[in-house]
Amino acid sequence: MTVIFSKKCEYGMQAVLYLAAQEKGILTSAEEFSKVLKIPREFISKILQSLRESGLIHSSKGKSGGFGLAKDPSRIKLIDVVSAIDGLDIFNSCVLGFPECSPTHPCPVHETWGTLRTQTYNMLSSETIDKVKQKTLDKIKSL
Amino acid sequence: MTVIFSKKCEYGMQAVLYLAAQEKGILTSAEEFSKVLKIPREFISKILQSLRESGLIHSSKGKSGGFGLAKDPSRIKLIDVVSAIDGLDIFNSCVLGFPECSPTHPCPVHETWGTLRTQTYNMLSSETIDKVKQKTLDKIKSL
DNA sequence: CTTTAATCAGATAAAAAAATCCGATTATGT
DNA sequence: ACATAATCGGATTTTTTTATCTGATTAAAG
Repeated sequence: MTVIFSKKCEYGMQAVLYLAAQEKGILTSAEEFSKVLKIPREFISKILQSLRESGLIHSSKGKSGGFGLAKDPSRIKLIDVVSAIDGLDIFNSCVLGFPECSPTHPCPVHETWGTLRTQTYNMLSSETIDKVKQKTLDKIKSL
Repeated sequence: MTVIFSKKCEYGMQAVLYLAAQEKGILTSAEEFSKVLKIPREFISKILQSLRESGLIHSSKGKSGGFGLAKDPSRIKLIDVVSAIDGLDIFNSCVLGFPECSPTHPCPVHETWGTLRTQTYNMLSSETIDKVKQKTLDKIKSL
């Protein structure tokens, strides 16, 4: 199998995008994420907890509790979620799996892959989650 | 954790590149792959077996047996190895993990990711393993 | 012909990732 | 006050991936 991001990370990105598409101020329960995004309830719970620990979202306990963004959606990027969950190693490791792939000891595709990797990083860093709000809403509607 | 290709696939690509860097006609034993590329012996064995089943390499049993490329290195590309081991699903699935991410129901980053994905595919499809032979030799020397 | 060094095939084990369970805590609404 | 509905924290289970073990087969070399 081939993976880009772990399931945790994929679900985490979906959840953060979902929050950005909600009305500001209201809280979303783990149950709602689970139902709408079709993610196992207990699994998304754990992911939301870890996103809270990284400071991307906040939560409140008790009845009518739930989760909300910890900062303005114009200041949250997908790369923040990746960084919080999977880490940024992917942007530093060799696509062929060679250890210590570097400019001085490059693998056969070091340069070309480096370019693609940078573009991917930029893509995840450029678009803030509020910029894609409309697209997120459209996608949610189709689920 | 974040992964692009599975370990199997990474090791498989390394092995095929290694074969392309050897003198034509000679066979390479699983033991040699293991020592030079620092891959567990039994693990690379299994990978080589599966690459043989997919027709990318051939093998001969018995003393002084081993593995060699099944076709000319000018006709083998990295994408062939990816296709044989991990499959090509990655080039068709959503980077955010949404099911059925398509032009009619795109995820928030569908277009930009699509571009990057295509470029990655092209990179793996363009360079044949003989074209990067010198780079492979250099890399092997540094291991 | 026998020893040796290799692949082959299938089962098994270990580690990591994904998912679940359970009981505790917390806050809201009745 | 009490019942309810939510998060929290830790342990556990399941599944997938990675790695290993074992014995059989094959062929070259002495």
